[in-house]
Amino acid sequence: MPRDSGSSTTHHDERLREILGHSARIFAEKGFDGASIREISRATGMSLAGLYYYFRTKEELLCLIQERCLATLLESGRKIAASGKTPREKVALFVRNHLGFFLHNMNEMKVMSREDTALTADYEKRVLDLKRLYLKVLVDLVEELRRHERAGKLNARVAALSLFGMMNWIYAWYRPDRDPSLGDLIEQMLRIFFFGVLDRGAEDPVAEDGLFECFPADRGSFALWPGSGGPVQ
Amino acid sequence: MPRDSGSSTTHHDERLREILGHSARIFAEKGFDGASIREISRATGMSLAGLYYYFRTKEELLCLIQERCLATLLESGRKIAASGKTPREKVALFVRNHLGFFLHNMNEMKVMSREDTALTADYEKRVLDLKRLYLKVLVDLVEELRRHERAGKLNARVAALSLFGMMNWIYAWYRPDRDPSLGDLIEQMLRIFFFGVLDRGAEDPVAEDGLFECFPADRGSFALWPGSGGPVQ
DNA sequence: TCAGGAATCGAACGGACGTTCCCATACATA
DNA sequence: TATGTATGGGAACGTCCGTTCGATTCCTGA
Repeated sequence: MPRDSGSSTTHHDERLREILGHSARIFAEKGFDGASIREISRATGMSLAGLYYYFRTKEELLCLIQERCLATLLESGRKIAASGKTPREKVALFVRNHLGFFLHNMNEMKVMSREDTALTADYEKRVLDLKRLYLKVLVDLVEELRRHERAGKLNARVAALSLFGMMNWIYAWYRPDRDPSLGDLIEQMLRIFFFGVLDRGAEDPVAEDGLFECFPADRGSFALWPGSGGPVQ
Repeated sequence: MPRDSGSSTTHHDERLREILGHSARIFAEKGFDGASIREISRATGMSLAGLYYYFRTKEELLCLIQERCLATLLESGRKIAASGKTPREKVALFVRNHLGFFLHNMNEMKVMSREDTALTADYEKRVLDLKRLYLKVLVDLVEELRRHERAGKLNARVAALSLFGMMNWIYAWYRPDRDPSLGDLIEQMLRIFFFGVLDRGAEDPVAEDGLFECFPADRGSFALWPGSGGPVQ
């Protein structure tokens, strides 16, 4: 059979996606080191040896989860940066995209936020490079914003990383039943980042528009992401 | 010998503090599950069995590290809340205190930020209660700020947790050799939280004063903390 | 000087872990 | 129907882990 022929690759890819989804959930619950392959085996209904047909080591499994998240985020972030909008709108879109993705892929993003030292050597480098590129997109956007709006002395790196801190910390506290809806949460964080908590509402909030639709009524896919809200593609 | 008599207790406490310091560093490097008691044994120069004279289980060791941090932070946070200052000043002091403590006890605070699910049962409850109390101090301060400054519609819980996110994320990126000094970093985060990145410098920054001195020239103790900048007391 | 608790140690136990070996099946193609 | 590749499993290997046991040394108070 020709390598990479249609149906076989599809089956393989789909199975791998299942495995990555279960793994992300278990890594999120117990941490990378605390989770065991045997647990993933139980969750997926596959044998230990069967799992190892889809990845070489536990570390590669973690790397795959992180890489797929970051690739998706990087691609959508770059699309936003390349759009013809104002800097303020672009930063707002970046935040909406990152947070929307985060909250729809909480397990994977929790793993990404927490397990930042679990990878070594080549795996570490691959993920780190993607992280650096993704960070650079936001830093450049903030720098652009600073020039465009003549905002005061502002270290774009510190501002961007503070914003990432706000957003990536969410996994540690967000509970849908007691906290504001996903959309409200995003807009509140945007407001804090742009105007601070002492804002008295003098400025207009940053308008949302339809181009990068955030949360369609059917709670389906986010316009910038492939797939349909399941585990990361 | 009478229990708890002076020199013996001192020796015991000091030894425990050493162990906690090494443990925090190793937990911060490898994560709680990734670190082994044998590694702590190597770092401290003590035998495995010798270590277990100072704690009952590895989990208790983690609990001790976290409890001591939180107890110190909670106490200083409450002192700030009870001071007669304006809400804005109190929030600024809280941030300076938290960040200053964080950056002077990076290992312990990294462990606290990351290992939020490693504890179970009683240990979990003890730490969680302290965390809730500490969070409540900041939420109340933000709520007070909102009333006092008539800031717009603001969810104090979301604002407080966004602020914690900014601050607690630092361990993931701060490198003293490339990033702003500790003092500058704190003031930038304060500015973002109060006025946002679009601030054009119209408002005065929140004045620092000497009562809760942050970073004395000798880099010695932080006024609100006991001890002298070593591992958490 | 000596009793007795405080502090520490070497060695081991039982278990869980990541990974691998070798074999069985499914299935598309010739 | 034959056959090779993709896909999966049972059982084990060697290692490292947290923890404990029994014994020893240290040190202080009487």
